[in-house]
Amino acid sequence: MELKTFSALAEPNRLLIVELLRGGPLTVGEIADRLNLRQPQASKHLKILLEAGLVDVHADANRRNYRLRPEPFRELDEWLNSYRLWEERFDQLNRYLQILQAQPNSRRNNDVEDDRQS
Amino acid sequence: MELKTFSALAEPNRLLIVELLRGGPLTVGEIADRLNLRQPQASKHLKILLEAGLVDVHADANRRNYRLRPEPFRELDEWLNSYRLWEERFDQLNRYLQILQAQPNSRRNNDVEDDRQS
DNA sequence: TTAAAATATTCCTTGACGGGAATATTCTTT
DNA sequence: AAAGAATATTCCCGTCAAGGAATATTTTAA
Repeated sequence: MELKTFSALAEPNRLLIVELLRGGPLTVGEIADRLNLRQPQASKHLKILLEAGLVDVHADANRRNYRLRPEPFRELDEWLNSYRLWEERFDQLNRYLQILQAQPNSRRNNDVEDDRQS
Repeated sequence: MELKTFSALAEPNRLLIVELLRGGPLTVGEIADRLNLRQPQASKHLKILLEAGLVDVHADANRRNYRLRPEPFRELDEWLNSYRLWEERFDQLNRYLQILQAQPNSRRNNDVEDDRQS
C-alpha cells in the first residue's frame, strides 16, 4: 500500500478537497472559495495531492482544472481486500471464544481481580 | 471519514505494525523484534494506533497483547463505497469523451500545440 | 524482599509540515 | 505593450511528531 496516499489524506483540508472533487473537476480558485482557503494554500495542497497521484491537472488557458484520479482508490480497495479475509477469521475466532465462554468447566485466571485470602 | 485513521496509517512503522497484526495478536516485544524497533517506539506507536481505534489491548500478566480491530477497516470500506459510484460516472465520462474524439468534425482548441503560421 | 522482565512514560532534540505574506509566472484582454 | 486575472513559488515562523536515552511502573521469579 502506498504510504503517500495515507499521508495525503491525513490532512483535513486535503481530505476536504478530495471530497469536494467528487462532484467533478474544479479550478484552484473554486476550491479555495468553497473551502475558505487562501489561494496559495490551495495550490500547495493540490501539489501534494498531485504528487500522491490522487488528482491530475488539465491546463485550460489561465486556469487549471484539478480532478480526482480513480487509481489510488482502487488500490486502497484492493488493500482492504486483504483485510476482508482477515476479518472473516476474526469473526470465526470470536464465535469460537464465545463457545469457550459458554462452557463453565475450566477456570481462567485472567480478568480475575484477586481472590486469594492472604 | 475519520482523519485519525489516515494519520495513524500514514506513518511507515505503524503501517507495518498493522500489516504485521493481520497474522494475529502480538506482544509489544514481539512487534519490536520483528520490525527492528526499540521497545519505547513500539509502545508509542501502539498507543497512537490504540487511540485511533485501530487496535485494542488485552493485558495478560506482564505482557500486553495488541490486536487489530475490524471497525476502522469497515469504515474505510464504506467510505470507499461513496467513491465507487463516482468511479462509474468517471468511466462513463471517459467513454463519452472518446466518442467525441472519434468525431473529427468540431475542432477543439485545448491541447493544440500552436499551429498559427507566424 | 529483591532482582529481573515487559511495558509505559518523560525529556530532549531535530526535522517536517502548515499557514501567512509577499512575489514570481503565465495567460488573457485591451 | 500594459494591465489584470489565475496560479505557483518562496521565505519565514510556529507547531507537532518521531526517534534516542533514561526512567518509572507493573508483574513475575527467586
